[in-house]
Amino acid sequence: MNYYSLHPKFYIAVDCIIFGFNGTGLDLLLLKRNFEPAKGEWSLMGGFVQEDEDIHEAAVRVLRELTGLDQVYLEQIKAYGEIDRDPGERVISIVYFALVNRHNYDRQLVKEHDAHWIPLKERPHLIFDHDKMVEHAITRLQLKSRSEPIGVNLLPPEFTLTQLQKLYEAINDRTYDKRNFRKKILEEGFIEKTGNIDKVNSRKGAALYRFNEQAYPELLRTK
Amino acid sequence: MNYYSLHPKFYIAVDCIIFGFNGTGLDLLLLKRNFEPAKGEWSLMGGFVQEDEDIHEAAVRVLRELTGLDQVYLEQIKAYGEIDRDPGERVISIVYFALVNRHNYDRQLVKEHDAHWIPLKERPHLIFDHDKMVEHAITRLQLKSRSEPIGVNLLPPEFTLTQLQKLYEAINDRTYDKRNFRKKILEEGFIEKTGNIDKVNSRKGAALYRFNEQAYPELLRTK
DNA sequence: GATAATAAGTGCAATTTGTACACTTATTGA
DNA sequence: TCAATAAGTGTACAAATTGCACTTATTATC
Repeated sequence: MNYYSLHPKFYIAVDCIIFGFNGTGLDLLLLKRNFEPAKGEWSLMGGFVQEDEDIHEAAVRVLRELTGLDQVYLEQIKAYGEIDRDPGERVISIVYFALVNRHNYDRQLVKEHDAHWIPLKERPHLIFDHDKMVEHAITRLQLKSRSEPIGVNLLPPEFTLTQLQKLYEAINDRTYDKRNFRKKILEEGFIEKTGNIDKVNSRKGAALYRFNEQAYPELLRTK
Repeated sequence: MNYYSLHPKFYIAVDCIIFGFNGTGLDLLLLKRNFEPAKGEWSLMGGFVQEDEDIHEAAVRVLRELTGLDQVYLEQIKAYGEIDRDPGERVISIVYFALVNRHNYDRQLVKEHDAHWIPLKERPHLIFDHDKMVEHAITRLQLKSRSEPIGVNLLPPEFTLTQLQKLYEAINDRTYDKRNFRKKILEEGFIEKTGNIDKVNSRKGAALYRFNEQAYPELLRTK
């Protein structure tokens, strides 16, 4: 019997809000719960923290279990700890958001989990307090997009300025003027031309850019 | 045996970063731990979440136990969950910051806990990962001060513009031009003159202001 | 009661940043 | 060769931010 053992213990979940970009809008990777409570309803991907895991590691594992991806941008939002938030048991959930490239995840794993990419704007009602979590995540993502380069985790390695603009428009749910957007982004200096030309989306062809990792090595790190 | 019981449970602490304003700089309310591990070292005020408590309620309780205050601004920062962050046991800590008026807390309670107001800039090294928590809280407070009125919880009910400016300077660790500061704050419209004059700090006397609660009722709520 | 000391209070000009806006260009498919 | 498409580019105006210095009201002191 020590100081700690006077106190109760709790199940700790991590729930992941997984954002992807489909070229026009943001998607969420959501799944249909295949267990009680709330079986059959839509929810975020989650899992329980284990004894030998850092909570961030748990979030990485949960994300890997669903997508097969290892090097994903993951950032903690906050902990949700209302007593009855999970009707099955008292569970405190620590929520992360992930930025995932829609092109190279493991489709088989996603299928096995009965998970689906769903446009953010058409998302169904989610179980428990997951709707609140998603709203919080959107706000955080918007804030983030105003203060630091975003997109390296959501776009392919090479992308056009039009794609980048569409991403910012999707995140902030507004349009930007093309000339002003380009001026601002290029002045900031975190992307550079690759020299390659994208001919898929236009007849004229568009210059392809990449994120400048020397200037912003921290962009890629999961933290 | 159900779905949940396959998983481990954890002690959950809440740790509170308690900011006060001494007229010139920010202070932290810190205490000397009177139990092992790390007995005698400086730490944040903390406590364990109980079965019948929301985590936010737990933070409110912990703060009340130390300061006697009930209506305090409290905002969650994030959860810290490294495996060995507490050398005694695996404890996941959910961190809150509080904004407290230095004038009306319960001095007796604070004394009993061997807690002390210490200028932020002269703070000692804290136990475990508490230094990291404090740094994170300062960043959050700075961000907050740029996007919304701050100070209602840190200043007396009536205050001068000079006091408010000193508070912003303390939070953001820089100086502001007096004329520009006043223009900006008054344009924002969240404070109003009370009609009273403060004669304590100057011979000429300075107009006293209050936060306009009709316009910003949410300022006072703990959330 | 004149004077010195103190903090309060006030305005304008220059710079920087953000916003609004429309045409030309290169290429391909018809 | 012509029509259609998306890429790419500059300038003027408005708004926000920054830098800067003197006057005023009052009290304590001589």
